[in-house]
Amino acid sequence: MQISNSLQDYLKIIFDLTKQKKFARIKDISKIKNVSMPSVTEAMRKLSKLGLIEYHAYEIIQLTEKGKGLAHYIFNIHHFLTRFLTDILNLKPEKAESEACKLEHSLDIETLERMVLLYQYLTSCPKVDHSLVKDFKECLASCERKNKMPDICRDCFVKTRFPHYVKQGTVKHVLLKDMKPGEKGNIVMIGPHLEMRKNILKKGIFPGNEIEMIREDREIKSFIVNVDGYNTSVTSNEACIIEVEVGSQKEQS
Amino acid sequence: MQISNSLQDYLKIIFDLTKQKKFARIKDISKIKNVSMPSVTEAMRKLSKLGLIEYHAYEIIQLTEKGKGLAHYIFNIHHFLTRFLTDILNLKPEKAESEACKLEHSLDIETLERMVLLYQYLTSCPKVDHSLVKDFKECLASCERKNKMPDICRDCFVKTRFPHYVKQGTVKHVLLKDMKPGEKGNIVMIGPHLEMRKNILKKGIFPGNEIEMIREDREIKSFIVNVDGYNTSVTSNEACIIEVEVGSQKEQS
DNA sequence: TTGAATAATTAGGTAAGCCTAATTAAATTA
DNA sequence: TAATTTAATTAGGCTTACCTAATTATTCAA
Repeated sequence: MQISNSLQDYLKIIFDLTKQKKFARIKDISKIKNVSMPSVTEAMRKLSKLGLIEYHAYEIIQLTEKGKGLAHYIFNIHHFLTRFLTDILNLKPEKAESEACKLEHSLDIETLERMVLLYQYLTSCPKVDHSLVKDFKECLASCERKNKMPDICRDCFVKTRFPHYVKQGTVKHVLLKDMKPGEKGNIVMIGPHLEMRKNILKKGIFPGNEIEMIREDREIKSFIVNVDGYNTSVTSNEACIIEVEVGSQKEQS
Repeated sequence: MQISNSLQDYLKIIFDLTKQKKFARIKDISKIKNVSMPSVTEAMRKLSKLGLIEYHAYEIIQLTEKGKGLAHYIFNIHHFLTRFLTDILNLKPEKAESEACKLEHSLDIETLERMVLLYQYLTSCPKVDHSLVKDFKECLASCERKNKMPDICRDCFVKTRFPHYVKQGTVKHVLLKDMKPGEKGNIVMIGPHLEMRKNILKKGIFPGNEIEMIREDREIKSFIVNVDGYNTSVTSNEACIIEVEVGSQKEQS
């Protein structure tokens, strides 16, 4: 059954309401979804036509068996995604809730299936070092608290600060700030400092991008760089937490 | 700048086209986005009004500096998400591509930021056992190839098959098939068998859900269970790969 | 049991994002 | 350079999902 995102939301809200109160009313739905009552009425008629709810004008709203099945499915996807976002990515509950709302409509069952496996893998698999997820979450939490690079991650990052740290033969990792004009490479990591990370991402700089150092502009304390064909600037501080993999296979113009 | 998903898509397509051909035409955009040419014309007028592209009737389309910046950002989010979906979740490239398209519009910068950190953590952090992601991917790939539980995961799963495997004092893990009517618990893991996993998820059964065994129906070789208040059925085979955490804190009615 | 308050619906409108059919502009080629 | 083909635009429509203002049901309380 293919129904629009909006109708899915209505169904989910009705499911939630009927669990608590045994029935749903137009007014409550309107309040929760933050739309006007006429909008709800209209949506109810559509859901009723689709055989998902039992609804007649001025009467209370209840799910049909078919509606219950679909709502249950949608609700549980939402529930799982919320768990993933809080348990793995350590988002705050309200934030996770709203992000899950947006995600639940777009994900294919196949992707979802893999996310479930990843979730289980990280939280349950006996092979996975349990400190892994704990460390990762602690890192995120720490970023947030102190708004600077957390101790727990400094170890990881420090390893990349040896400019000649060799990974496999000819590939070396350097910090963006140490790159010479014309030097190119692929971004492998952006340090965990929360605010700086956000700002770097907002400039369209992600791990995996190809980056070329154009020049340093000391006036504005920034580096001018070219990221996948687009010029942008990075502050000197930001350039200290961007790690680039400079390989010998790339020609350095 | 807040623009609609559809306009973001147009911008991304123009960015991509201008990288290859130095300009974009209505016809090409229409073909890529799979919409009619008049729809493209209309969208171009909107983008032009927003100052994101340089466009006059019958002329070629080019991004303004402002448009380039935004397109670059959108494009790189897409690029990163594709990498996450292929490198971590091991989706096929085409699938990852199309899923990234859907995801890129819904994710908040904060969630994205954490996904980037998780990606880096799993692929680069020296603390993370490198075999972890490799194993996880191998597991996924193996599921797909043989469509049965892969050897690499059987070890994990087997541990849960000891019905009295005790985790922390009073909590024990059992398989759904071994639960008695009236017994309740929380789903902690669904075995890796690909097709069965998908079918279980489609029934709205996810890790984290509360599940209660109602009864076994030998006629249809299924178990009737209640998942978070909703009754559904699970085949005997499926019940063999659903692991439930049965705690003493839950009363068993 | 009848008013007042609350809840729900009609009626009529808007915006985004599509569409088809018809027309016009630009490019190509004979 | 005129005819033909290709590309782009107008014009007019549709659907979804909203909205406000006005009206009608229902419920509650005096």
